[in-house]
Amino acid sequence: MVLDSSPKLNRVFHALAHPARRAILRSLCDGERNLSELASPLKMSFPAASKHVRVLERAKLVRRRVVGRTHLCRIEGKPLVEAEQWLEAYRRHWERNFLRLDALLDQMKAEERDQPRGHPNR
Amino acid sequence: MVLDSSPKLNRVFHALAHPARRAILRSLCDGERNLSELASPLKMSFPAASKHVRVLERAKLVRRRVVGRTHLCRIEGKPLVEAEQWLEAYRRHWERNFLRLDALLDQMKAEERDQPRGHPNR
DNA sequence: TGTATATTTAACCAGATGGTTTTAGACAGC
DNA sequence: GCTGTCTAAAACCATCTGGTTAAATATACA
Repeated sequence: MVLDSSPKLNRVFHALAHPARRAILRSLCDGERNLSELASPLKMSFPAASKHVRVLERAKLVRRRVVGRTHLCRIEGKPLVEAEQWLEAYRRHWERNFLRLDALLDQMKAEERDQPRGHPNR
Repeated sequence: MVLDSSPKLNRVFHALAHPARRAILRSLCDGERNLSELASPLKMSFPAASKHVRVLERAKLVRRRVVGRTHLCRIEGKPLVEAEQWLEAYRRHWERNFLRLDALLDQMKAEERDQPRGHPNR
């Protein structure tokens, strides 16, 4: 199981937790965009949008390339894939243990049926 | 593409962004736990841990069942699966468009080779 | 050189977050 | 009924978040 206290995961999930940042990623799915292009559909001031891009950069979800006076951003897939894999591993672990729990419950019920009064704790 | 402004996603990703909350989910992977059991390994006060559980509840990642004076929590898989599917859809969209972009670049290079000076804008 | 454009930085603000300690409430068991 | 245990609620605090406006910086262009 992946280390839970990973600052990388903190930053990635935090970055994904804001709709404006997800919208920015959505734009970047269609290719490189500069900050103005990213900010214009966002119903907030330019500096606010710029801050959101920074959050995405800190999470390594976006990489910036300065060309003259424009800052071109592109999506960086790796952390997205890592987050997905973390979630998948998590779900698998959880499902596996819930299957085990179901099996245990079945077994306990069977034992209860065969030899009653054997009171199980937990 | 899933609606980006979904408050559900906001809550789920925000819940996943804190290591203590991921640790709580990790504990719950092994089955039901009460609040004391969840709080004890967390190196913080009980009320702090209790607040984290509430955040997980608001994100529907955890469901609580009150039995006498103990509150039993269990993991709720659906939002986790939904977040995973959102990430997967996202990645697919992004990969698909980057493939398109690659193809477009190849095409542009070919045209540039065949009829030079046809300067394409974006 | 002067002007317009793209972006950052600074200063500020309200509200959320994450933690604490203390107090209170509900229930189990003697 | 008393006592101990599990949990919630309140009050408080520092810091972070997400937004604003205004000023500064850097670059393109005429």
